[in-house]
Parts: sequence; structure tokens; C-alpha cells
Amino acid sequence: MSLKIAIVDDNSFLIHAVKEKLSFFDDVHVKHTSLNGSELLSKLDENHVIDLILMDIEMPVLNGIETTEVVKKKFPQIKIIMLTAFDNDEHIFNAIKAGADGYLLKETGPQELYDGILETISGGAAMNPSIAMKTLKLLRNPLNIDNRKDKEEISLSKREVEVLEQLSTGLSYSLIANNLFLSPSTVRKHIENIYKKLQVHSKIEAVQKAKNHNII
Amino acid sequence: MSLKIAIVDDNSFLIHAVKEKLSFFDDVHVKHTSLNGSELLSKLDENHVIDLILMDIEMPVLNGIETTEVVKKKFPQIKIIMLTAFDNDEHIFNAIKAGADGYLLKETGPQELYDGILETISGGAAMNPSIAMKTLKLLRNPLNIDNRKDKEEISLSKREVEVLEQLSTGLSYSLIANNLFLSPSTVRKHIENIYKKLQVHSKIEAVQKAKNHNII
DNA sequence: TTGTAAATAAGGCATTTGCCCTATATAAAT
DNA sequence: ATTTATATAGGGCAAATGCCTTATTTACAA
Repeated sequence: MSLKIAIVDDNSFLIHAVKEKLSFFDDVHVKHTSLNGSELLSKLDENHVIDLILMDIEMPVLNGIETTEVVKKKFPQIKIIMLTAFDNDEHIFNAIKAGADGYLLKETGPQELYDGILETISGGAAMNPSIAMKTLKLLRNPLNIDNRKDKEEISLSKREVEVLEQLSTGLSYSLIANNLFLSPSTVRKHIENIYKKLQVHSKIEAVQKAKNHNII
Repeated sequence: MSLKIAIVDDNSFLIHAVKEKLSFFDDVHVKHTSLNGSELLSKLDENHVIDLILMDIEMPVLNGIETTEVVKKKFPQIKIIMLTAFDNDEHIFNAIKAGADGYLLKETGPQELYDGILETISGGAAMNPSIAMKTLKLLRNPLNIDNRKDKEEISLSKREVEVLEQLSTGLSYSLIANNLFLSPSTVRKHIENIYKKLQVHSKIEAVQKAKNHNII
């Protein structure tokens, strides 16, 4: 069987890198490549016999999200995997909403990319584990689907996120300390720092804000 | 590094099969196995030094969804991968809601299972492509998200709901009293009654439960 | 009419929380 | 090499919380 692939990326060097990865697999054929969404749409209007598109998100003229929307509207049978450098929450959600069938990072290796393509064509979704986790969080907190307004950068350390996760279930400092093998003093300190970073003054506010920012 | 795993499945034959798959990997250690949720919970209360639980869904006494909820509430740091025979929509959604970090089918091979465990422990989500696709569909149609069972009937008085609404924003008793023109004692009393009705013991738990029941 | 539920208010008390302070060790960045 | 961020741990203290008790008033149902 032959898999007809199209690649869209404004960076021609990266297009080449993807082609290189796919060159290991005989059944994959890159039918055409485009530097932006408009170019892809023209090519699809000429010939839409394409099984799957590997699509970048950041592109001039017509970006990956917009392009995905148009392609899916016109050719719903064509599968689309977003292939991007960053696993930004906003992008992931919008790409899924636009109808993307998968979301992989550009650093994905040849075999993983190939497997993702096969799985997507047979009806599954190709997804990087870290992105899968983000979709789970979005599913758990349907509220923040809408409330993704204030985009101030919040950077909590790994440990702080762990503590916040424990906080969110209503555990006390001492129980959190027990679970994480820390002294209650340390937990208390982490929580102080979390409050400063999130600019809040209570457990509830912290948990609320963290959820709205998809931290937990 | 050593990965401490627990397995829960009412079919002892399948427990053995999973152990067999994991036996290929030196860094994986199955610390204990249980035939149902209650058994697991007892073992965790004795020793909660477990990194990840492989959990069946259909089990007697306490099923996988319920057990996941309890474990995640008490030990949020323990990762849980649901390991089940069927990729039923309702199950997937409920497992995610309960806090599962991954969802794999029982037919998953040794390497895939091992990779899933590693990825989950490092913060990602282990997910079968067909299940990933189902989560994407759930995200696209938020309609199905809310229309779940309402569980037990919870009847709060109008006043109690008002207080709960104030609670949910992180206000203190005295500030709530101020807002509602009540004495702090009264607010405190209302909150006591709310806790009894919701069967919780802290602000966070109350707000969480109220949100899950669409009270606020 | 008599109870029951709800709303109001208050006292007491052990525990928890939020917010100051200091301090050491390590890893990363400049 | 030195600053910066992170993780760890602790002391102190006022305020808040969670949980117990009692008590009055109102309103609605049995």
C-alpha cells in the first residue's frame, strides 16, 4: 500500500528534514510540499488525492490552524497531523478544535513519525505523551477552555507543581509532606513561593488559578 | 532507577500476564498485586511508596474508576494507568475524570507497556492511538462532557448555596459575613452544615464537590 | 397544633494556615 | 567566579479554620 503525504512548513530546511525521516519507509510517498497554507490549498484543488498532511502551525499567509480548518471542511477524509516545535496549550486546543487528527513535536524520530502516520490513517490519533497529558487536563477542566484570556507567564518549578497537585485535593500541609517525603516546613515554604508566583493568598485561589492556567 | 509498580485486576491470570510482560525490564519492580480496589487501598495505607498503578476497570467490591478517585485524592503523586479490555467511551471519560494518567488496552505488548510507564512517570500520558482519538472527539464536543450522571441527590438551601459561592472565590469567613450581612458565626454555621451535606472537611473539597455537582 | 427545617448567633478549642524570619546545599546561568 | 533559582528545613505568631456545644426566631408541613 502507498501512503500519499503532503508537507507544509515555511521552513524549507525542516521540510527536508521530515522528508529525510520518511525516506526510510518505502510505502510513504511525499506527493508535494508547500511553504504556507495558501500554497497547499492551491495544490489540493488541483489534486486532492492525499492521505495525510504533516502541517506546521506557525506560517505566514495562512497558518496551520486556519489551513486545517479549511482543508477539513473541504476534504474531511484527509488526515492532518500538526507538526510543531512547541507544545503550547493554546495551539493544541485550537488545532484539535480545527479538526487535527494528531499532534507531534518536530523532534519526533523517524519510526515514531511513521507509526503516528500509520495509526492516524487507520483511524487513531498520533499524539506525543506530553501533549496527550495536556488534552487530558483540558478534558478535566472544561472551564478553562473558555477562560484562556490572561496569558501572563507563570513558571512554577517541578516541585512546586507537585505540591500544587497535592494541594488541589484538599490535603493538609502535613499530609502533603508525608506523601512527598518532605518536612511540613518545606511544604509550607513551597506553598509560600507558589502563592507569590501566582499572586494569591489561599489554597482555593491557588488551585483555581492553576487550573485556569492548565498547570494542574 | 527503580520503578515501583502495583497491579490491580480481578483476574489473577491477567495479573500474571502483565507481570510477565514487565519481567523483561530490570528497572521495573512489581511491589504488590490486588484483586480489587479495596485490597489495593489497604496495601497503600500500609506502604504508599509506589510510583505507578496498573489498574483494571471492571472489578468487584470497588471498581477501577472509584479506586482511581480515592487513590488520587489521597496520594496524588501516584500515577495510574487504566489497563482494560475495551475502549468504551463512557469508561474512558470517567477514568480521565477520576484522574487517570493513561489508558492502555490489555493487548498492549511489553515494550509499549514499558514505554507507557516511563512516559507517564515523567509527566506525560500513556495512551493508545484509538483512545487518543476518542479523547480528541470528547474535546471537540464539550456537550457530552457535562451530561453525566448526577450521582446522589444533594440539596443545599438557597442560603447555603450563596455561602458556597462566596467560599469558592477564596474569601474568609469574616469577609463572606460582610458580603452577605451576616455574623461570622452564622457563616461558620452554614459552612459546617454544608460540609455535613457534602460530606467533606475543607473549603477546597467543598468547592470541588459542588462544582462536580453543578451546584456552583 | 406541633414538630421539623432553616436561618440566625455565639462560645470554646485544637489544628491549620498564611506570612514573616533565617539558613544550608546544589545546580544552572552569567 | 559569582549571582540566581531551586530545594531543603526550621522558628514564631496572628489569624483562620474545622468541629463541638447551645439557643432563638421564623416558616412550612404533618
